[in-house]
Amino acid sequence: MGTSKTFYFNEKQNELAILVKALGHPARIAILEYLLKVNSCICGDIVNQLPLAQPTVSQHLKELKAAGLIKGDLEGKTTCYCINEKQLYKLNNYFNSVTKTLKNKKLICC
Amino acid sequence: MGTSKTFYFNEKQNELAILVKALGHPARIAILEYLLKVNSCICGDIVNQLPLAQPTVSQHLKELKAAGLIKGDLEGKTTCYCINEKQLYKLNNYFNSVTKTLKNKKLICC
DNA sequence: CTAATTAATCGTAATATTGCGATAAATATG
DNA sequence: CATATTTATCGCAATATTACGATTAATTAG
Repeated sequence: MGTSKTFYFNEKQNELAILVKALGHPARIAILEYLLKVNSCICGDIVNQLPLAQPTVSQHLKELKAAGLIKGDLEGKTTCYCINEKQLYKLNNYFNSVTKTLKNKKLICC
Repeated sequence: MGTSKTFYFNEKQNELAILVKALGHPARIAILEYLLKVNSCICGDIVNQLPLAQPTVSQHLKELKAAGLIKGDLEGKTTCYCINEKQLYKLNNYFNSVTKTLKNKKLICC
């Protein structure tokens, strides 16, 4: 196996899982935070910010892009990366609704 | 390989990645949502809510527990599960701060 | 005690992920 | 055009994940 049985879960759960999974690695969190720290797109210079080899960083960027968390466009010699705000708001909305539900329902046991 | 180079990233990034990764699977999101839907601990009855075999569900529960997202205590014949609110607030706080940063910084390009 | 119920663990197969060296592709510079 | 620069891709090895049948462990019911 090794393959998730996505067909058994609903669309929202699968979509969210893809989004969440894409951030489930310290390198990809570090990339997100770097893009967040700098006030613009980054054209090049991402590899040097991470303690990983260039092909590895490239792969992490690809995964973030596949999940829609970042955008990346070829810009001459370099590639221009930036955050895709929409997806991050989607994540934020989800956890907002989760915690809202938690606040409304006082747990009975535990 | 297959092992993340966690020692290269900071503590917060690693902790967050563990938390996020634990939710990066539709089955574990489904478990979270089920626990959220029911207004109490669930003693038993989680396996029947999921389209997966019992050992598989048990394994997912173990992972959620390891990440601290849920609590589980043996309660006689069954195991009693519930959400660990603290960790979900932690996740929520993170994405709140991310989107807050996004709002403050208007991206220049893209 | 015996049988039934429930959940955890073991073992294993299939697949995915992580990481990187080597290489390729694309553009910029001299 | 030749060379340098930058990023993507290929190919591979090591490890992790996912899933489940079989089994075990623990408790409950009869």
